[in-house]
Amino acid sequence: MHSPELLKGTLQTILLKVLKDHGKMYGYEITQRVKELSDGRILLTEGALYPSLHKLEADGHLKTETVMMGKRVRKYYSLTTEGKSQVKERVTEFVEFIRTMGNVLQVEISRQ
Amino acid sequence: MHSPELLKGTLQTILLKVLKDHGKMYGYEITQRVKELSDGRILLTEGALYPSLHKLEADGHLKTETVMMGKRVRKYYSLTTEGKSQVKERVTEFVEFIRTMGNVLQVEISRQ
DNA sequence: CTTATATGCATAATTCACTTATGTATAGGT
DNA sequence: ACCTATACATAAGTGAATTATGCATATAAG
Repeated sequence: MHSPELLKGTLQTILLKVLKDHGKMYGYEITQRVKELSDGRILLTEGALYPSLHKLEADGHLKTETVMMGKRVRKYYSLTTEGKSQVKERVTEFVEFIRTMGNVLQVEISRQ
Repeated sequence: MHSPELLKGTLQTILLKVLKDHGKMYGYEITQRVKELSDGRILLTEGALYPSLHKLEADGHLKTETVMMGKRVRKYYSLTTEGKSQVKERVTEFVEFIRTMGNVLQVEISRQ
């Protein structure tokens, strides 16, 4: 598990990008997908996830669709047009930040 | 300038690594060095810097030496033995975090 | 049959690293 | 005189997270 400190500020970027890559998803499904993609290193907690999804929706980046699965409620989230352009911005910003950090910390960063 | 959100959680790592690479330094000098290394993209504010240095000192990672430069006070910071091992841990942790984020965001990260 | 685990959403209280603002003081340029 | 740079420090406020709690269905285990 990664130090939660480092994760701060990256949650919205993760949510937007995962929704871009995997389309319509519901909250719990996102936590499982992120867990999988991160090899169990990033475990999203509900207390962080749901308020963050709500905020992205309130900001117009996401839209929702509530579906009844038998007696269970599922709330699907997907990107709005505005949200799609946000994904690019956020990911670009993150990559640039990492490059800067690479220079400051004098470390080589590459995929394993 | 990078979004300050992303910087959260990386400040102590930056301070420790810069002190490792450049030896004994004082607060203001660190801000200038980081500004330089980041091409002006990371501007440490005093309100973040000093409390963070104090905390690293309280935690035993840094030791200090106060020097009078004429009538001006300068407080030099350097790594303790314990601090040196911390640097490695923190930098390794950061690099691993970046790798994980690369997988989750599906982006290629490399030095430009 | 009741207990634990997984699925699924949500919000309130709290924490904590930061930002913003302020304070003190010396030095040098215009 | 005034502005900028140098140099430290702390207090108030913000905001995104953690932690804790609540509600509810489904399923497997013992």
